[in-house]
Amino acid sequence: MGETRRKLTKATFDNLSNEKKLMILQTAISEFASQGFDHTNINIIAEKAGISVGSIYKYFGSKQDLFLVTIQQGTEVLKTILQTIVPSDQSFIEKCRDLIKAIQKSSREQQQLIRIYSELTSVGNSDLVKQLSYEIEAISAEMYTELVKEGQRTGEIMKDLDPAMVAFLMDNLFISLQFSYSSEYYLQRFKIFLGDDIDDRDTFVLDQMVRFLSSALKA
Amino acid sequence: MGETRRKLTKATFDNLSNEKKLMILQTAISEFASQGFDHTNINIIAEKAGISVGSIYKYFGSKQDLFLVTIQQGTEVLKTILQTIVPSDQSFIEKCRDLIKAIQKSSREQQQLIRIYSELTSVGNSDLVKQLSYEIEAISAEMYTELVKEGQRTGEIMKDLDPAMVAFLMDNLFISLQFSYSSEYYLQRFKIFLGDDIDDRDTFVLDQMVRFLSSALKA
Amino acid sequence: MGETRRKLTKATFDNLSNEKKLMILQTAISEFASQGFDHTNINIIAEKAGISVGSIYKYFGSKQDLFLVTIQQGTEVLKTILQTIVPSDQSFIEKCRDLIKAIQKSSREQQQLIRIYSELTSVGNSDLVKQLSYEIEAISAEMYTELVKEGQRTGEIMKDLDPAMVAFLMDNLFISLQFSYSSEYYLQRFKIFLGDDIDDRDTFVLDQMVRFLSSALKA
Amino acid sequence: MGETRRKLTKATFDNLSNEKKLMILQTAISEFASQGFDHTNINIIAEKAGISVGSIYKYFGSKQDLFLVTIQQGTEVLKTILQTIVPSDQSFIEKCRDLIKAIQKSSREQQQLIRIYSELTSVGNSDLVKQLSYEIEAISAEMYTELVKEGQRTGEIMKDLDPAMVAFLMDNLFISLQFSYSSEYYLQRFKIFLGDDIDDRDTFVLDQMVRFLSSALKA
DNA sequence: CATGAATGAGCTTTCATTCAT
DNA sequence: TATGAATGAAAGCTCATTCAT
Repeated sequence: MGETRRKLTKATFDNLSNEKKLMILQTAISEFASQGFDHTNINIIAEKAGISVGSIYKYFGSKQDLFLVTIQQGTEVLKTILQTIVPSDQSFIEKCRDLIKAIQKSSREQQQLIRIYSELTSVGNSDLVKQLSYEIEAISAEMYTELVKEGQRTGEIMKDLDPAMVAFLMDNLFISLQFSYSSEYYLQRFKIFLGDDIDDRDTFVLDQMVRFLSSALKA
Repeated sequence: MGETRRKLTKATFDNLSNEKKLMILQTAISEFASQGFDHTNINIIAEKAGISVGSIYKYFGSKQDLFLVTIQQGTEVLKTILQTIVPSDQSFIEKCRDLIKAIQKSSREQQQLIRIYSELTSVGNSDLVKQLSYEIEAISAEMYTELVKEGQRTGEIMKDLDPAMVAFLMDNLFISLQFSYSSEYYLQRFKIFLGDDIDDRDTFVLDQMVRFLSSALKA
Repeated sequence: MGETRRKLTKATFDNLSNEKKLMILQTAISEFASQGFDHTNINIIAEKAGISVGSIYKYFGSKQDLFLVTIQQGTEVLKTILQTIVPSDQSFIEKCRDLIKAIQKSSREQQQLIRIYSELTSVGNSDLVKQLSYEIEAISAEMYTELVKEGQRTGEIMKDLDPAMVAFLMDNLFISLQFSYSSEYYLQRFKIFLGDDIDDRDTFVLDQMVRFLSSALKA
Repeated sequence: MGETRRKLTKATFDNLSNEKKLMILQTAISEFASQGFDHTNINIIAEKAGISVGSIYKYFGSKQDLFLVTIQQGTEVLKTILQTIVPSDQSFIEKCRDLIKAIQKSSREQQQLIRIYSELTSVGNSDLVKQLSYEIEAISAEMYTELVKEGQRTGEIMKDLDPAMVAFLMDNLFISLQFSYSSEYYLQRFKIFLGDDIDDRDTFVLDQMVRFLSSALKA
């Protein structure tokens, strides 16, 4: 809240054409997502992005900084989704349905961004990482909690459940789902529980989750 | 059932005194958990465990093998917990309560094992990793699904929910909780949702989760 | 003819100053020749050549690649000698005399290159090694065979000897001589047969070999 | 001659049963021949020979000593062949024919021993190696030189050729042939000169070599 | 500003040899 | 005498980062 944070990109990067900025970030995302943080090679990112290593270090302070910038991209996507769905004037349970649908869609489309997100832990425990993760999680925390409170006001959700706790459990379910759609490991796990044909069972998963949530929370 | 798997430890390791075996595994677990797979240095494990590098390679085929052995340790712990709680003759919701309690307890005690577990994804996609992860997940998948089916038979759980799907959602909640108690990152996230004083709020978390589950599933 | 082969040097090496290129190759040749392939240490080559290990790997793909480049150097020397002598318009036997002289001279001057050549066999049986050795031997095979055929046309050489076989036997004699001048082991063997004072008996060796060949082949 | 030499085998080895001795030497020969000196692993020799590493070091002073013993084995084989053929009462050229035949036969049968022989150079330049190589070469040097002298006495060989030099050239041809039949590299070279179907052209090679030699030396 | 060559610390794995049992 | 577990030095190769051009 109000803390300032070392800028992750240098001025030189901000001045770049959007096209170039995008090219660099896309390449970085793709590499970090497919190789993981440790196995990603800055020299290769430079090469694939069509710029020099020297330039990378003119634009970003370090490999870690570049990585953190790609994470920020992910946050933007997430924020956009939430801001579209949450403030609408549907019922709580309708919003849940839309959120799950959005996760199913975006997880597949933005697989790489989500994979990167799960790389966050391997980057070590710098304050910067903490700060960044704070921002990422704070968005969902706030919005979901607000959503639940509203649901309690409108009588859709039991009043004896703690709104923050419900928000937390909801987010746990959503994040797990997200991973299941984008990480190799979690996909495998998904299949172990539910069988090999999940790809064409989006509707089944959606319905079951909505039913589960609706039953769990209904006043 | 009958799947064979390359042995991860060589005979020379099996012949070691339990004391020595434990020393080596503890050291390895501790290093892998704190540094992650890539940043763990075999030479340092050897040094800290008081043996030579050469010996490590007499005991385990490779760094990855040693890592996988530490994972197996984690599986054993998990299996033990599940096998204690699931077959008991309590009600479904009582079993859930016990499971959550066990997670709260073991997550704190075995923090490192759980951190290692979340390293599994970064080790790449060797068939071995897949095989191993299969075994890890298959235990929970089977037991939870069975638990739900039984709950449906006894009338504790709604019959129109898919047992496998419920098991999956339960496991998602449990795993997320586990991470929250053992990973720096997830602990931070936990606090963002619920505030800084969770450590002394185990009972609150337990109650809320049980209430959430019980409400979600009640027939 | 049109066979392509993986380039052994990277562009970064080709761009180096001749002075630097030479320095690196000389160092490598010297190390490989004196230590053999397996006992040659890339770190030491780098140090002696006054560059970093990293650079070696920017210039050459691997230790083996660097080794093969040094072999190619040897081939060039050989090719140059053959191309100077074989196409001349002397008699067959005069050419033999010149070849032997050239071997006596170059073997002493290029001792290291020849020692490296005899290391070829120990590098294992990669296709690359096979390909490279093919090129090395093919030069002599072709030129000598052609030389013999010409000698048969001009009536200098018996027509009932197979030209390829004669070329092979000649090359055997030449190679053996070459080794005798450059390898410690073969020098010792030379002395066992002919006594310790060979160094000042070049003319004797030359005369005897020419006489042997001329008698063996004369029509 | 009369120099004593550090014994390569310890008394403990000499006391072993012939069966066991043979087993160990065969294994060592096979490994050294297929892997080369540097890539041969003493621990693997022990394992394949069915004894312990500790024992190997009770029998032989070092890896190098064991290697040198295997070389001695090769010398024995060679000595036996020479002693069968040279003292016979055939003509010089008949003996040459028999020698070449013997090389063709033994090279194929004793491939491994001959491959080991060409590993001698990589073992470094200890006095021991020199001494050993001396013994190996001295046998051929003496016998061939004597053979030539006798040929000159009987009038089969030109008197103006130096007997030691002729012996040397003959040995060069024989050794080259030997390599061609047993080393991958030299076999390839052989084929480059003479085409792919050498295996069934033993008679051709034999005839051509005899003709070459007989013509080269005839009085 | 951009470039990309240069750096060198760092890490996994091997294997000849020893020595306690 | 036989064993085989233990040792630890040694080496090929990678890659984040720098800096001269």
